[in-house]
Amino acid sequence: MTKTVDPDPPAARVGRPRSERSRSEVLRAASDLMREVGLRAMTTDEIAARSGVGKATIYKWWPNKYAVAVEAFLAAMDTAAADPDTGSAERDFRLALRGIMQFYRGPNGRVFAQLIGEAQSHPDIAAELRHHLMQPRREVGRAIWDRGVARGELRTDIDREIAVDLVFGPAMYRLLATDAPLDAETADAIVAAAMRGLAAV
Amino acid sequence: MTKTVDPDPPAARVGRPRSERSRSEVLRAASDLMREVGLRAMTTDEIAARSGVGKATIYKWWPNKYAVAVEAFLAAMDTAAADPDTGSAERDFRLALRGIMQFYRGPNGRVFAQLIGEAQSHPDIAAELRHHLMQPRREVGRAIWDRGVARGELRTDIDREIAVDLVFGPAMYRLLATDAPLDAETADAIVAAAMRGLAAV
Amino acid sequence: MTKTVDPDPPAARVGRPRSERSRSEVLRAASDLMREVGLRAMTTDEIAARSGVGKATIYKWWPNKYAVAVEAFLAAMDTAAADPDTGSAERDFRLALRGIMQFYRGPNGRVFAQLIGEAQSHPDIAAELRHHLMQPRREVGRAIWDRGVARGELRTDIDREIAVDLVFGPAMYRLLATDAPLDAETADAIVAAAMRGLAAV
Amino acid sequence: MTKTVDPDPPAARVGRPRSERSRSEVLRAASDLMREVGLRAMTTDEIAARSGVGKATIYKWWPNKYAVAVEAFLAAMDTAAADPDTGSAERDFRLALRGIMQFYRGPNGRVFAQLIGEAQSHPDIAAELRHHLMQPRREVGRAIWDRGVARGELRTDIDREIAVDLVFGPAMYRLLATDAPLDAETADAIVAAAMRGLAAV
DNA sequence: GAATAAACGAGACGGTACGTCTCGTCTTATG
DNA sequence: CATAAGACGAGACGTACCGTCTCGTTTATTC
Repeated sequence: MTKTVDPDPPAARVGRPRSERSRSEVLRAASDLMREVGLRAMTTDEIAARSGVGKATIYKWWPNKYAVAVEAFLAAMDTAAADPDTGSAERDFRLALRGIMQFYRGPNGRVFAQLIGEAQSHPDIAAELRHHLMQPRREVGRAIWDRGVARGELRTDIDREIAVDLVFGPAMYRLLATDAPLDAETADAIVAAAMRGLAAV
Repeated sequence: MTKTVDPDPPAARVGRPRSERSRSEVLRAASDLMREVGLRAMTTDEIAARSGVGKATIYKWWPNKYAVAVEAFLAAMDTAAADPDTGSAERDFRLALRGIMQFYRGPNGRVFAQLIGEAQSHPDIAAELRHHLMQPRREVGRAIWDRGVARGELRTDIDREIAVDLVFGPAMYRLLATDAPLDAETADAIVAAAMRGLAAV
Repeated sequence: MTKTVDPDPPAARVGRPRSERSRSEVLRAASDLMREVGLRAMTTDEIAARSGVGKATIYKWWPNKYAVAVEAFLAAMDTAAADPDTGSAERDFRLALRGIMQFYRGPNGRVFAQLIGEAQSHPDIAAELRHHLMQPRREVGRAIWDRGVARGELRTDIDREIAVDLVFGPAMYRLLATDAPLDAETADAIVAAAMRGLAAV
Repeated sequence: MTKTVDPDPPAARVGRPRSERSRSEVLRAASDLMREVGLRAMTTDEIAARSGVGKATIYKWWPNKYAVAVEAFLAAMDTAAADPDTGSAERDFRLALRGIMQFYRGPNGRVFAQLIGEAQSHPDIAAELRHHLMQPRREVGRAIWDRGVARGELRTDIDREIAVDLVFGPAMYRLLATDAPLDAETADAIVAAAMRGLAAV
């Protein structure tokens, strides 16, 4: 099977084509609104009003405002998580976690937290976030882990997923459930503790 | 001054006193509804209908349905987090994390996740949860840590809060942002990894 | 006949007697409120608050706020309609209608109109008003009529009730359904027209 | 310029046009409800439920249920008051008043009374009723009067408005403030008395 | 260049939950 | 025992947002 039809590109569909301008205006308006009033307070009517796009058009291309929000959020941020690859797993983890903390701390951090929050009641949002946000991040973590194991820097008797959870979990815990700081020093301290362990000797 | 402050007890307030029955019925109805239809789909009208309490009475004592939900949730669960205190910090952490994972896995787990989710848009809910749920849990973690340090089982160069984050953070990360399992084996593996660290030797 | 049984006075009923102060305070508060905010906007709670009387006490002695309003209204106004009896039916009617118009025009006029309005949906209010307000007024009209007939000033082939309607009806018509003036000149014009008739010669 | 101003007709307004079906269903439902349960007991929710129209739509086009009621009432009745014009003012008045009495007596009579009643607390309802109900009726009365004067049947020293009040006032007085009958004989008696006057000779 | 087709903006629509308000009843402690 | 204070159940109110629909218009491909 050599990759079949591919429905869109040469399709040259009849009728008026989808307006790219509308799409981008909707996403921009949603992105702004999320930051200004928050995810919950943002209304579809306001997105429509700000973007100059009809409400029906929004509902034609997105199932609800949360889908718009997720797409707007992903488009607005640099979705590709950078993989440091400095030659040291500890240094890589440090840089990766610092990046995450910085992101959480920034203007998109609260929006992200609200999206994760909304996802607890909307399985489709949850799936979308997991696929486009969490997975890429974890993938970087896994790559760091694998390289460290290959270099003999890391234990081999620990499940890779557990290891990634240990490094990335505390940051989200702090973001969503505490008001503890999310700064670079904290990132470094978490990575240091995770690497060397809590037990004495 | 013999008479201690204590403004209320002998107050013998004038007028009809608040109905304890109404309060408990509201909380019970809310608790049931959260489990049955979820936090978002639960409506104030339905709480009123099920509890036989007037809607105005609900709004008199709680500002909105989320405040009811938080109180109902706290009342419904054994809010006092048990402190194992087995004489070993690792064993204590293991038991504590197993307890948390079991709670997350159970019927209240999803409700809790939805509450944390809602808290991202409602600062007052967030404060309530932090004060009545997160803090007691962390307090147990801190006690375990302090005892372990006193016994010489744990490192002394690690910030206590970081240590608690390392043990409890991954569980919440899994609950809210992944669909990874939340079983006892995972709890044990997380504690083991946290104690011994990720770095080789 | 020296004033008969009258069940209460010597009864020396057991328990705390009804507070006359409460009764009058309720009526005073209701009377004020009706004039200030209107009959519909007046609430039982506000009557209670202003009068310093418990709401339950109000409902103990009156079935609802409209009953309070009727009683307050009757108490506040000089309920006894004066019978002029000048020796001339036309002059009597003129004076009576002038009095009615003046009353309609005054601060109690709008309250009265609102009571009549409310009575359209509350048969008990209607009955109360008819008995204590309309009937005494009509009685004066009937007396004027009878004296005029006896004096030979008035036709004998007209039903007395019709005659009274003809003199008093236009005023209420103006009060309730038009914004035509309610002054003494109008009163005189109505009586003059009613007396002499509309037909030429 | 041949094409006269006429701003609306070819307007071809943008957006979905107002649903005529919704409007008429609301009015029909309100009309039914007023007759069935009365004006006060009729609720906006019930109008919405019966008409299959959203509550928000009702509030979009009418400020409250009374505005709906007035419009429904006017639409349901033959708003154009017929002008008899028989060639005799007395006969014209008789027919007109008979018609009014019949209307008051009928199923719409009580609704009308309740509307007038409500108007005592709602100036906008009052204005609406005056403009669309009272004025047309009075206009007929004025026309009858003018024709009678032209034909020399009626006095010329009586104010036209006073004359109309004299004929139409008693009927409303009876409807709203007494329980006296509203039949054709009464109508005839009133007109007869008004025409010939109350005074002897 | 006319016909066809789809997407578009505007905005009205049915539905539903919200939080507020008033009614008339009740449950206390007080006089 | 009547009272004042005030909490209560019931239920209507008017608002807000959701997601759908119905217009007339615009922008493309197809004949």
